Amino acid sequence: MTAGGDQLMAFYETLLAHYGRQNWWPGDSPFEVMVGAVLTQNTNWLNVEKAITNLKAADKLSAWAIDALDHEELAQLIRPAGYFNIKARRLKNLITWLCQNYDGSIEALADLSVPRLREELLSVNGIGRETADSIILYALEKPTFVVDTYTYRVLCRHGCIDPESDYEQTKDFCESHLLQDVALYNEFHALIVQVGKNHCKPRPKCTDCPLVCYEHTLDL
DNA sequence: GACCAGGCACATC
DNA sequence: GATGTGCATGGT
Repeated sequence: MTAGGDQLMAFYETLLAHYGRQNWWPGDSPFEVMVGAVLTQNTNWLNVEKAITNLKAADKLSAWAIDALDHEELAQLIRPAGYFNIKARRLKNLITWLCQNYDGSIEALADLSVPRLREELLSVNGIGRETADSIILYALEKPTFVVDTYTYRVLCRHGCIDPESDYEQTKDFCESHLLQDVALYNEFHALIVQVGKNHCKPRPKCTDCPLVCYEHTLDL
């Protein structure tokens, strides 16, 4: 275990002691978690909940029900989550993939390996790395570390990762310094989001400032 | 009224 | 390959 690894576990212990268990991901079923993963892209979770409530109220929170909806109907139901046109398309792409390849059953994905799942999910237009990893970890409960803006920002500001690190490098750093454990990955990501929301706000770039602060020149 | 939120794909250089 | 931009609602 390297110093970086020790530091990472120390962060985890500190955050867990301070915030307690986060009980992620909020959702009544793996399918709901998967839908939420798409709807929460660059969006406050409160708005996602409204959209999910709409889907439930309309009795459309299932693969085949969403598959049967046309674009306009789906877009209106998920409207509160923002970006509703593009998210309706992305959700449709994901559901179509699930229906065509796995009979609309998220349970059918359980037998696939994490690398295979990742590869397949990433092949769906609209499913990027974070969304794919969120689905694998939180809906399918398989070990893959979810990296998001907060993860990058928090680890960057604490000098754990190079500011030039991309998604995969950040993910590799976390996974290589932590035991491969679904519960740990689950809780850690949720805790990072919590501390990020409260203490790691984005900072503006100030490239023209004569007192150039390196951190401020980065889009953290 | 400005800023931000649990990203992603695509156009352009 | 890096950088910029569109997508949109709702809370603070």
